[in-house]
Order: sequence, then structure tokens, then C-alpha cells
Amino acid sequence: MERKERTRRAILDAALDLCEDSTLMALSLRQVAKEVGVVPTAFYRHFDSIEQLGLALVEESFVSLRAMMRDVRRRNDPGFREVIDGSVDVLVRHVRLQERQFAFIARERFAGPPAVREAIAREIALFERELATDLARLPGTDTWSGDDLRVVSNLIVNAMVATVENVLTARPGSDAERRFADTARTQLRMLMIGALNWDSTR
Amino acid sequence: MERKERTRRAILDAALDLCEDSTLMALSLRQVAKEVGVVPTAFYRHFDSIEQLGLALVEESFVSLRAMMRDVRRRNDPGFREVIDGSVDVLVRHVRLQERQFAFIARERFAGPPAVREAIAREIALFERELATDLARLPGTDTWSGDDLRVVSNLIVNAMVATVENVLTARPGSDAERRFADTARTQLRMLMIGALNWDSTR
DNA sequence: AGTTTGAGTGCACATTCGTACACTCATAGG
DNA sequence: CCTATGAGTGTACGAATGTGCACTCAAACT
Repeated sequence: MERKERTRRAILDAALDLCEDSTLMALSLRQVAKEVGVVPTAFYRHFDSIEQLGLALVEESFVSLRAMMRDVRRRNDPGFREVIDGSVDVLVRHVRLQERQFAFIARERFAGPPAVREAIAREIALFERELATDLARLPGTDTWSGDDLRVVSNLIVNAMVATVENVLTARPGSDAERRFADTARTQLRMLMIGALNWDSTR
Repeated sequence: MERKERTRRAILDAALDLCEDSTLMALSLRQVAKEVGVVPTAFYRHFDSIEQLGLALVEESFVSLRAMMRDVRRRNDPGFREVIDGSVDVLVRHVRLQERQFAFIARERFAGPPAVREAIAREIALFERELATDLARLPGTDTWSGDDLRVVSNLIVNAMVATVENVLTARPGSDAERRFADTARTQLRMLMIGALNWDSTR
């Protein structure tokens, strides 16, 4: 049963490649099969439909994202500056390592089949909640309400998503990439300054 | 030559409808033609390709967005709070009036044909620059560098884009919609607090 | 009123699509 | 080693796709 796993991987990879300048919804089962070097009907041995394939890709992409998040958290940084710099650094590096996956998520987030869109929204919401619990452990955030925490997390995640989307448009190691990372760092700092001064200005 | 204009509009509308749960790249010329009630080849009298159709839709969508921006700017608000509340209000209302266009933009921003993606990126960048010049006129921003201005504008636009995407997932007039608007207001305020305290903490 | 123009028609074609069905043959388990 | 399972094959089909070509006929222009 190890051949099956190999073909399955090949299908996932092929789909990721073929989507590169297209969309899941414009991806045909036959293209995938041809790319893999397999007859069209063999596709059904692994997935019921392109949509199921998409769900598998979402799952896979976010598993690696979660691994990244754990990495960032494990370095128990002392201050916000270090957390921010570390996060942006890891984020940019990780995006480069998993370019196709991140590009796939960015594309399907709003253009994919409904089930895929929902799966991505769920994953991002989860990401956001995990960030909120981590934020709550940082100094200075103890006066925030649960809502504040949610709002700040959402803002941070949005900034990170935008950064990912920016980095994806830049060539690896390019000036543009560095500028996007710089912008992200500045934005996250501004954002934290605003959030930390928040309760006093209500 | 007024019949041509009518059919052209019908094609744009039909494309907007048919894209609703799909993508430009998965939209066939024949579907559009059938929806309009016209023979497939008649499509070519108006557009060279689906991609050209997409560019026209982008153009059209942003024309209305720009009109909205002008509206917001025309009310010369005294303070940040009023500017923010007014902007969020107008934004949400406008998204509701032009749901299909905004959903189209959200989808094609990353999943559309390259030319369409680039056109959207250009329009958003323009939006950002116009916001920057408006920000520069507000009190308290005179100490910001050009880079700061750019970074803040980018952050604000990202938050607004995210808000649009959220509002689109909520039913009109629903609690969820109100919550998204509230979140946007809070986020923009936090963000401005951070930005206004920025130079002192460099 | 007569003529020109070009928006929309009708048909035709080669491709590509998803999927049904019966098959073969590699390989995992007895 | 032998057998049963199921991954991959081959063929076949109707439907949908983009586009070429010659056409008609409403409406704008002289």
C-alpha cells in the first residue's frame, strides 16, 4: 500500500503546481491525472472530487503553518520587539519554504469551492484564537477585555496575512521582500503601541 | 449603436452573476452568452476574451469605490473618531450597495488572470496613496516620515480590505455585520493611537 | 429612400471535460 | 508460493468548451 501513498502525494503536488496560475475551480481532473502520469479515472482511487483534493491541501498547508507557530512560541522572548521580529522573520522564511501552499491558500480563500473557503476560514480563526491566548500571557495585556484580545488578534492576523500575500509577489531574497518584512515589523510595533495604550483612551 | 451598449452591460452583469460562486478563470464564454440570451460568438463583438471582460469589471468596480472615497473626504470631519466612524459607515453601506462588485474583486485579487490581478493591485495601491495624502492633512501627523505615512496607510487599507471581506460573509443588517463594523472601528482607533504615538517611541 | 455597417445568428469543428465499465497485473498477506 | 485486493488501464460516451466562417437584418448615415 505504499504505491498508493506515493501517487496520492504526486496528485497533491501536481494540483499545487497546476493551480499556480489558475484556481481549484478551473482545475480539471484530467489535467491533474496527465501531470501525474496516470489515467484520468485513477484519480478516483484517491479523491471523490477536486473539492476533496482541495480540502486535503488546505489541511496539509495549515499543518505546516501550525508547526511554524509552535516554533515561534517556543523561543520564550522577553519583549514585544523580539517577539515581533522573530515572528516576521519566521513567517517570511516559512512562506518561502512553502510558497506553493501559501499561494494556494491565498487564492482559494475567496475563490475556492465553498467547502474549501470554509475550511480556510476555520483554520485562520483557529490561528487567531491561539494568538489571542498567547497575547494574554504577555505583560501589559492584563487590562484587556476578551473582546479587546479578539480585536487585537484579528488585526495582527490580518497584517500577517497581508504580509504573506505581499511576500508571495516578491522574488526570494529581493529588496522588495526585505521591504515587505520591514513594513510588517513597523506595522506590528505600531499596532502593539496602539493596543497597549488602548484601555487608557477608551 | 445603443443596442451594443445594452448588450455590453448585460454581459458585464451576467459575468458578475455567474462569477458569484466561481471565478473568472472558471467562467466560460458560452455560459455568459447563454445567460445574456445571445449566441456565443456574439461575445466577441464586445470583448476579445474573458480576461478583457475582467479588466472592464475591475475598472468599473473601482470607479464606484473612488466615488465613495470622495464622499467620505467631502465631509470635513473635525476629529479622528468622526473620520473613522464615518469611513466605516460609508464603507459598509457601499459594500452592501455593490456586493457583487466587491465580492468579484475579493475573488479575483489573487485568483484571477494575471492581468486582472495586476489591475486590482494597481487600484488598491492608488487607493492607498490617496489615503496617505489625506492622512498628511490631519492634525498630529506632521512628524511622520514619508515611509511612516506609507506604512500607516497600508495598515489602514489592509484593515479596510479585511472588513470588506468580512462584511461580504455576513447577511445584510445582521448582528454579524454590526459586529464586523464595530471591530473595524475599534481597530482603526487602536491603529491611529499607535501611529500617533509612533515617533516618540522609535 | 437607399445604402452601409456591424451586432447578432447558425452551423460546424476539433478539444476537453467528467465519468461509467470491464479489464490487468503489481503487491501485500495467508 | 499462491491468492485476493485494489491501484492503475483502456475504451467509450455524451456534454460543454473556444472559435472560424458565412449569413441576416435592424438601425444609423447620406
